[in-house]
Amino acid sequence: MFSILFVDDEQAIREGFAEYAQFLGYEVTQAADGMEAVERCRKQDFDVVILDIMMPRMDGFTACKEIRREKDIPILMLSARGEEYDKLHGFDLGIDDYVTKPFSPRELLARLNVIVNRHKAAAQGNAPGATKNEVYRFGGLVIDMSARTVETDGRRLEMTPKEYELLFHLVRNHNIALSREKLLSAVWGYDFFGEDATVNTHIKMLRAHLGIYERHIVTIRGVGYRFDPVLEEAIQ
Amino acid sequence: MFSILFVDDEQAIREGFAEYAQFLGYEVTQAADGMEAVERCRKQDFDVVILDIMMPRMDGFTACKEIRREKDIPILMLSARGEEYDKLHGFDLGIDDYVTKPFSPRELLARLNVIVNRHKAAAQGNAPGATKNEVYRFGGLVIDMSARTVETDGRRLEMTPKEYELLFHLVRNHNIALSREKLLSAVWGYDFFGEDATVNTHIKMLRAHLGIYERHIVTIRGVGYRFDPVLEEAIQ
DNA sequence: CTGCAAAATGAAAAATTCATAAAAGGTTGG
DNA sequence: CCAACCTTTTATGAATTTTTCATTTTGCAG
Repeated sequence: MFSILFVDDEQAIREGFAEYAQFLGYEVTQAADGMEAVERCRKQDFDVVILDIMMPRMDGFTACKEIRREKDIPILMLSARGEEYDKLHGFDLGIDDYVTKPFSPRELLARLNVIVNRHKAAAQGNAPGATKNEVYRFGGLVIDMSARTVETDGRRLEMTPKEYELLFHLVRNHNIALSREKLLSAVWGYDFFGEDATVNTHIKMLRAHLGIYERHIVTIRGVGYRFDPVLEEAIQ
Repeated sequence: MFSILFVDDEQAIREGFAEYAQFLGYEVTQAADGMEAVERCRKQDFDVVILDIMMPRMDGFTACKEIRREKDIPILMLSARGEEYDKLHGFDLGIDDYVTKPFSPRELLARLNVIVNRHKAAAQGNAPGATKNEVYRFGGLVIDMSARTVETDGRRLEMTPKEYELLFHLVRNHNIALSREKLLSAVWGYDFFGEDATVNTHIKMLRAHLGIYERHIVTIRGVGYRFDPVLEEAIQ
């Protein structure tokens, strides 16, 4: 059991989660915006902080930076859509985990347990640092998720946020066929009701950027796309 | 697309949501109170149930408990703003999410998508988001359902969507004879009104692709087809 | 062995899918 | 406020896939 600071501007969400977590024996403190969160953190040591991104007065990113400047507390971000998730990586705030809304209280608690324990272990000097270095190499194609860079044969590629996110998601799930629908909800967010054709267009631009490495992105007719680490030609 | 049971005593709210969701292709059934909801659930399998809390005859919590006792369906609760959230110990009843009134149909649908997909993933024993790696091997024939690839002796086969689906369904039900009718409704969908001969043609093309491994697909005269993991010749 | 029904085959017509191009809508930073 | 850029939608055509159907072949019962 540990203490949690839950920061969200929607009272209903705070109450709902607090009720559930308290019932299970966790100690939950609430705050309605980033400003209040920072103040509460100054007064008390929590084991973990849950920060919503969109909040009045002070947003989650700023609050995260502020809290981190003063204390070493694991932080979990709540984000509603892919675009915000996208920013999480861009800011390099060293957040420990994120959960997209709507979340199941059960799942959120499970993740909290993981990051709190990890943090405690790290404090004892046992475990490695918080930010995992996610680098993939496929021949001359190097994809560094944490640095948020993509290189082809040593040349840095300039890509748009959506293209990065799309590529990252394909690469994280390499060798798995992803439907356009799945890609939309994973990269664009659960509440995006756009056309499947949107994916087509972004895939097209992504391929254009990747040059000869575009062949890693395989079209699966009737379904969507898949990232193949190994090129077909190389096999035969 | 999935089927939704929307339970609320206010007809205007039901109609409003139903119209919006149906326009987008969702199948929406309505019920005016908890009692009716429970009855409808007994008659039909819905993919998700939306329950208002305050209703005549039987309130949302009781209905939730009742439905949950009989079936494993994800449930989303509706609560009016200002209504007691401590009542939302509903999480103990295992509700999957809740939304406060007034809600945006768009957001509600987005959340429904999340909990329905989460539930389906859980039913398949997968972690949410993660895709189970379903790989079958029959000698030199390797079928990877998650990558959506088929290999014969290390060589990847190019197949059409229907051929993949047909093969996957036969393999998932290996050793079981499947009638053309069953194959049609499983692979083509329950609402497909085509000829049985359609199956013949696709089986033919599938066999052509499989080469020597075509012998895994056995014709059962007067019935349909069956996938045999072990070849007859190998036994004798 | 024969006849019949079922299944396989081949091929053409119909339907769908996806890449491409281009336009329209939004955002952001100066 | 404008301009540049990013995102999304829409339109189109080529290529592929699916379906249907006529014909041939096969398997089986009598």
